[in-house]
Amino acid sequence: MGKRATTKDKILDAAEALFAEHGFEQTSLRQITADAEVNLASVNYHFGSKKALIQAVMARYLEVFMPSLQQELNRLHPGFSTNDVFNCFRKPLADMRQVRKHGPTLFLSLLGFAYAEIQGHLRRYTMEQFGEVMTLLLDALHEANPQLSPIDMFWRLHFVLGATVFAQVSGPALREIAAADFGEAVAADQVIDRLIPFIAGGMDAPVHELSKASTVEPR
Amino acid sequence: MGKRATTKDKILDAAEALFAEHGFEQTSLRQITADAEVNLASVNYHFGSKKALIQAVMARYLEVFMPSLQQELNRLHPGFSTNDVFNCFRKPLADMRQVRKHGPTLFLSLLGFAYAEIQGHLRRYTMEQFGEVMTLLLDALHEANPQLSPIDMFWRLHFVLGATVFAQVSGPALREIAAADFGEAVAADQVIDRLIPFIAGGMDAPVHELSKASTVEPR
DNA sequence: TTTAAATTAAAACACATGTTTAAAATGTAT
DNA sequence: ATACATTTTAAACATGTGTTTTAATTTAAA
Repeated sequence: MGKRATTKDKILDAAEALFAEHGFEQTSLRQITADAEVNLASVNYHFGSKKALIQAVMARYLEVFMPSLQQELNRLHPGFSTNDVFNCFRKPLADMRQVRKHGPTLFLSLLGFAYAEIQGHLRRYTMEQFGEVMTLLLDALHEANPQLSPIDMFWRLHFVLGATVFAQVSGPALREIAAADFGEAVAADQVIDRLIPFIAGGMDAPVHELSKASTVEPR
Repeated sequence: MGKRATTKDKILDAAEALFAEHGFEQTSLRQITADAEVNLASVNYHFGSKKALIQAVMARYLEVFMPSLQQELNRLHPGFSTNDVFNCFRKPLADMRQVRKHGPTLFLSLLGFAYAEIQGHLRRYTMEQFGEVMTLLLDALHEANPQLSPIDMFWRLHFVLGATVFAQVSGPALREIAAADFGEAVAADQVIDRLIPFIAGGMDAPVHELSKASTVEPR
């Protein structure tokens, strides 16, 4: 089709960069079209609405990431640990670099905002997309941690999501602080290296006595 | 002063409930004044601006919570564990119930939004307020985990914050899902019971080989 | 009661947002 | 070259926001 950088792509590129840095709601169409050097109305012309643009930005990544993660999860060897499960995210995440130069960082930031934003439509959309993989993830984690009840697993998985999402959303700011305080430049990939042991450790932790189910389990 | 429910307090009460449910930016002054059954202009009359109202809402809790947490941290016995450190949050949090009936839940939600919102002024304000206690916390956690380098501690503490904040911000929605899927009503306090072992386990986890310092460590 | 201050009320202001409109420009077949 | 569809452009629209203004009202002091 286009010779070089069609309007639609210019919008997608500018939008994803701004979304990843400031979130979806905080980014206006006027900022996006200004950065993309296109007319304001072209967003509604090509995508229909801002909501649709947001979904289009997400879709570009999800279409690559989701099947890749699914494949990794299916490739797990029997007897795998919690750590092994979370390590399944490494390759799909690294592959994001092929979608875009700073793909891994951008994608995780987008994902963070997508999950954090209160907007129902995005929540529903991403949840639908993630529904399948979520089930796979839950099954794998339950197999690695058979001692955890479903409800415990439910909550811990959301704690994991929280730590992950948060680390990415406030990632740029945190990396700045870390670099200033410790004189150490920290790439986004290295944050993953620090995050995975943390969430695996949390997942493997013993459950609190008082939060155990009604079945009496002394000692 | 007032006989019963002064305008200023009606605004504060309505604002805190809406803020805790929808966040600061997503809540408009018109919603607040409608719920409080006061005139729109009274917010600016009594507080000066929306920013000032937000800070006033936060201050009501922080003034009680902060000294209480500080006291608990100072009361730690030598040889304390990571779990002990995080358990210092229990009493100050429970005390929030004296400020307001659903104080613990409201406060944690507010805190979550305060930390999550990108707005600089709130970030700065809360960080200033939390600066002292943060130092205390860092020192205590470092004493409980001497094997962690400062940079590792820095990141893990932020993962902890992420899991905590996230669990609270999306708390109401998650509790609904949990109740629907597991037929189990989950109070906010019980979420804390599930959260603390998780973050303690993550904090105590071994560090990833690749993220260790430049010292070569094969296998 | 009179007077002055504090508070409430209704309206308008200034600005930013996503969206739509209608005309101009461009591209593309016939 | 002509006719038609596609795309771009500039302007306006409709709505929601925090804030300010000005007058009415209530409260409290003299």
